[in-house]
Amino acid sequence: MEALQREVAAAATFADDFAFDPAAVSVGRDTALTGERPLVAGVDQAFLDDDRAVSAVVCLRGGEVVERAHAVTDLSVPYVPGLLSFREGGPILAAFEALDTTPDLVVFDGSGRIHFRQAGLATHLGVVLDVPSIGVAKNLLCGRVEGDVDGRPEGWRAPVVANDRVDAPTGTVIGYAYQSRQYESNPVINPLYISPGHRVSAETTVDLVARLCGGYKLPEPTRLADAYADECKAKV
DNA sequence: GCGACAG
DNA sequence: ATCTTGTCGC
Repeated sequence: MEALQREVAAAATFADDFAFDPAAVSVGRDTALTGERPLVAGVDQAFLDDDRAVSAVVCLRGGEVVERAHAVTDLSVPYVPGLLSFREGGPILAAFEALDTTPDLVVFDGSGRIHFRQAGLATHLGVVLDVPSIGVAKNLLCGRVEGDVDGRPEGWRAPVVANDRVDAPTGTVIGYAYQSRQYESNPVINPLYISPGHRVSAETTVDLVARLCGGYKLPEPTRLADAYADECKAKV
């Protein structure tokens, strides 16, 4: 599995390589750009038993839901840090097969380049589907954040650089810590750990996520996919 | 051996 | 990821 991940990393592109205009990405419904806005998909999973998962995909154009698809799949691999794509990859691909539209960008719940072998879930599936993708994680798998992470103001961002646990020259920027939401005081919200999946640079990845968070901590596509996954789970 | 560890 | 009610007010 590790060898395959190195191949995936070698096949991945951590630089911008997409046709849409990043500035046209948004979750608001108020502008007049509707037709030319890129189609952004959010993906998330919910677990039924101990060996079955429901994977959900929600496609958005601006703030409008264009399509939703899901799939219930048997799980054969346990969760092991660093090998998440082997556990959730099958279910996710099954959900994509049930999708009619073709997203311009896919947002995954988990790491992309912030991974021991630079081949996290977002990178692995981005390469397999050959679609621009980004990874949004709530926790840091590896690497080191430059600067203090606690209690940063909304909009704050800092590079996540490779350390000795990552197969990349020490200091390589593999992602960003991003404070998408923060209150004036009391509840301290943790930042998001964002990284390139495939065909998107680390810098653009953060800019895109910033455009996709409609006042919430998580990107809108992810929130909707999460809710849809729970909805499907309840119906089974 | 010790510590770290997405969902 | 998942088990779960009410409670508080950014």
